[in-house]
Amino acid sequence: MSDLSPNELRVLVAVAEEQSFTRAGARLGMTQSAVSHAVRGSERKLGAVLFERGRQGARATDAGLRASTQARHILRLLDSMGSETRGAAERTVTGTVRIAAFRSAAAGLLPEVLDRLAALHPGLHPQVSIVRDVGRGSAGEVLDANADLGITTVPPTSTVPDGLIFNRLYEERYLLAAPAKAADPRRLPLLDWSENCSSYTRRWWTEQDWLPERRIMVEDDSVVLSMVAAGIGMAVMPHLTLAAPPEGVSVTDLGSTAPTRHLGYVTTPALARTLPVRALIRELRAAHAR
Amino acid sequence: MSDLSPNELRVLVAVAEEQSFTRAGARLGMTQSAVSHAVRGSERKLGAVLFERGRQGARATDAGLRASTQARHILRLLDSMGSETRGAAERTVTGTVRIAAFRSAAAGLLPEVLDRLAALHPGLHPQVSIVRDVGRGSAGEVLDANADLGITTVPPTSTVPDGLIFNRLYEERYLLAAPAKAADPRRLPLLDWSENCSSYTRRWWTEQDWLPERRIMVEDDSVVLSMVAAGIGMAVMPHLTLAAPPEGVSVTDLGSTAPTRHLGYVTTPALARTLPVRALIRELRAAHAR
DNA sequence: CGGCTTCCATGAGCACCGCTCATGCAAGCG
DNA sequence: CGCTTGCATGAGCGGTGCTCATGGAAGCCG
Repeated sequence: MSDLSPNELRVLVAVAEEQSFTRAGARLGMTQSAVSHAVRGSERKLGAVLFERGRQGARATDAGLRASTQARHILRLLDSMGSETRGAAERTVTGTVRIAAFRSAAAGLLPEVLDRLAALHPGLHPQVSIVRDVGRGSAGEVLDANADLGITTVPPTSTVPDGLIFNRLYEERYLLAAPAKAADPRRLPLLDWSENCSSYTRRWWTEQDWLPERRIMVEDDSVVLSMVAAGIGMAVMPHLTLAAPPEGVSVTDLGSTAPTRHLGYVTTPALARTLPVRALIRELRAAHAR
Repeated sequence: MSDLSPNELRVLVAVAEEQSFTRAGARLGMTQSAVSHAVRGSERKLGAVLFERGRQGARATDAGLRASTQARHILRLLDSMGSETRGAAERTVTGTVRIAAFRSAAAGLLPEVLDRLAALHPGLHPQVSIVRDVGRGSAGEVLDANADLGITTVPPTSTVPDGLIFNRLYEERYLLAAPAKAADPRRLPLLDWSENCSSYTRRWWTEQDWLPERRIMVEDDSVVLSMVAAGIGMAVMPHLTLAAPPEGVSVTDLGSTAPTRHLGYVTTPALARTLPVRALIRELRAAHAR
């Protein structure tokens, strides 16, 4: 009987996040003493020191970090059990599903998906968080148990972190976005943004017989778009970003050799079996089919 | 407090598999009565009937089937927590960590750190990007999510951008770099470079009884170094830049009043809780201790 | 240096939870 | 009908996990 009770899990998470026994206790509505006892008990059960106690509170050790992340995962599953089982009985999908997505997916893809989802499952409450699609991206959110499903562009396949499952949704083309008024958009500077994963478009550029004269780095893809609308330059952007181009932006297909990227989702095996996540995945796939 | 205890989860799994309260109890080493109580409690907590009781035992309902599946997942995670956390120390950290550093840190400090990191965590892939330590510097890279951790010199403390955490690594002395052949290096022009944060050395200069006759601004600290080697001038440079001085450069300590700068790192609170970043920070600290 | 504050640790005491035990009840079966 | 085989239920009890009170270590500050 060496596994931790839900309360102990909650304590671990709270302490890891608050970096203090006292604050964690306050947050959970229990005394500092109870937290201390609980942590001590958890450490004994797990056989590792989970927090370094010091003058300024408690910092998670590596073991503590792992444990608290795992604890978040477990608590999430425990939390979903109620709606999950009730849903099975009543044939409804209820509860919460937390989605992490990068900005353009959230703007271009999710509204439709969430509309359908809301229509089909009134009791399901999706939560969307925006994550920059760089670094660990949305997969990191899923790994840390901050999200149930992440929308992501295809990572180098070697990089799919263990413990996650990844599936492709569809392939997405890049298009040319230029000011509608521009006579020869190719003479305009190219607007690029940091999130634009180089490998997708860079390779394509090397095969082109024209190159932009200037390149302007911009913070964000939405800024790129409004700059295009203002006539400042042109850009090669994924279809999703251009789903609803603003006034004054003309979008041109780049032909069959256009650069593409793959869109997909990540989640955990356990979450992939839950009703809300399954319903969401179904709608993500359906959205593309239409 | 509506989530199930590990014991209740075990009971659900056992009953679902044994299709009998009595046998489930026997398997778990408890009485049939306890099983009955536990199942009843679970059903109340989840708000659904999990088993159909009948003459020939208990059959899981749809809800019960789903609950017991979920329970198996959770128990598996709980079970793995022990080994997972115990092994945290020896376990290899995997993933990617993106480091932004200014040139001399990348050249003088990182090789050693990355060597150690590679030895300890073969599955961890560090990526280094060189950033000029002016303007927002490496903190900007972290802010823009282009890097997970930035090596930086101490900013004016008021300037730590919110959302970032900054920590000092160590204090670094400035040294005098002069051509080895120079009879009196103090007569040579002072080579300065734009990245050289004025405040560190300017104050020191005001306290000196000698002043350089001329001052030459150079693009970059590496250029400064090769110009010193060529006998063009002398320079006051941080220790890191002079870690491996080229032929013909003699390095002199400036004594206890030497100007210093503080080296540190910036990252975000969320990233600071991830294992790759923590492993990196640990090695950064260890590198100095040696 | 000594009081003060701010952390966490620890022991005693108590309440409640979850177990067992004993028993009840329903349904099939000779 | 008893008898068997299943689950349900209430009483009672022990251990777990909480609070309360207190202790100890470590910075901080005049």
